[in-house]
Amino acid sequence: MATRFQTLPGFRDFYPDDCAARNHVFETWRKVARRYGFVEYEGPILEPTDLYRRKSGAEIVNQLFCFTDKGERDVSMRPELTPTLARMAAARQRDFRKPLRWFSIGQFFRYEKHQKGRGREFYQFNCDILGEDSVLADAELMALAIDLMCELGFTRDDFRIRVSDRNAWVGFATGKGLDEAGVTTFLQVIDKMERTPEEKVIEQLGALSITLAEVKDFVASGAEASPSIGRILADLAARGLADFVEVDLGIVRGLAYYTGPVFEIFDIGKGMRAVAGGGRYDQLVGLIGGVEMAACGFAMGDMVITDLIRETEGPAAKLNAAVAESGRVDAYVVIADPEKEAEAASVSQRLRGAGLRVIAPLSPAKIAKQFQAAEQSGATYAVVVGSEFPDVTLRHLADRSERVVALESLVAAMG
RNA sequence: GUGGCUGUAGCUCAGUGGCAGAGCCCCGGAUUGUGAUUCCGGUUGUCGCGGGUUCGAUCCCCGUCAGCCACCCCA
Repeated sequence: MATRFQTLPGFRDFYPDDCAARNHVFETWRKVARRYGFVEYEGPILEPTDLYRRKSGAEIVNQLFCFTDKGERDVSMRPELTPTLARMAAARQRDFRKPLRWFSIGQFFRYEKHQKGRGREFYQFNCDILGEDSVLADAELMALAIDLMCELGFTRDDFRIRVSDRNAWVGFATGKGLDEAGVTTFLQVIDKMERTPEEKVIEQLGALSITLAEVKDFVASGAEASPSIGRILADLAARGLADFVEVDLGIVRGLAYYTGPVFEIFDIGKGMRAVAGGGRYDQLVGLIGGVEMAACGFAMGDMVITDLIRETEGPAAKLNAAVAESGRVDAYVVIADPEKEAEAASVSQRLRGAGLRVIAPLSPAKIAKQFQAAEQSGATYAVVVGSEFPDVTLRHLADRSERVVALESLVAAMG
């Protein structure tokens, strides 16, 4: 017996319906990004492992699909796009007017255990503004992210974008006398605070000479804690998007490289992982590419958002409609007389030349079978090619009405 | 890396210490220029894999692999 092959753990097959669903998400990402004047770019799927070490530290290697290539190079399947973007932007920064508005849709790989909303291979939408200091760039990205969700069919009842500001916390921590290392430790405590037992949090904060009450008071101060958040809220309100936003200083995002406002999108009521996340990272382009460049961006993966779409009525209906449309055909050519095979072929090509989607049988079959196949293909029309040629019979499959039309007027008759 | 649950037909799943099951799907057929429904017929399984207990294991035990879920982590 032949060995049965399976996908590797955490990897996925996309059968046509899954692929159509994926493309629906991709097309929405692309459409909304274009609406904001963003242009699409792409980088290599394989990069030197050092690129990721530089950004994230040596431990990152545990989470990478990495190997030594035949030229003895230490390489990795990309786990994210930001380092590549930083490299690209720095390398040719003089070629582009600032700010850059770039987006990308690509496949990424992380050597992790597969679970809901997370695999070893996934697609991610990345959207970044580079070379712009203004906090309005952060707000622009948040607006774009909200629009993405709305375009997918979500409403204000389905999700929130939670906004925070790392600088507010840095200010808080330095105000308490912490040094740089202390601030980093402190931010990690805040990041995990929600899912850490309270005694443990008190203990961890105590080690930094900070009380839980002080932290809670600060979180409660909300937008007042950060002028940037205030401007972002005002801007989003002006865009009519205020209902989608809430300030949540508990959002810190674990990564050390964020330098300003940060945000995440969460569903309401389903308790899934964050759907999207991002923030400002003004030091990273310099770190990677040696060119100082302000930057902010966010990413959205395909797995959580697709789960959420399928579990939410409106977006699910939209997705299903897109899937149905992707598989729809306009006509099925029925070859009623085997002698008319050549004529049927010319009819098919004529229709395709007019931009219609057409299927014709590839091997002889009884008429009944052909109509059954036509029905199952979801075709709107059956075009019967037989003894009446060069006229053909045009049958509307749904209402079963039919009429004989001349070849020349066939396309018009199908309009 | 840690823990819990699961593993039987292509899919969804029943089932029993003693011959392996249903529904769906798929394929073929029901007087050869028209489809739903219906009717008839058909294909498929080393019961995830390896070992142990037993006269006998798909069932009980151990291991292993895979999947799902949670933790860790989450760029």
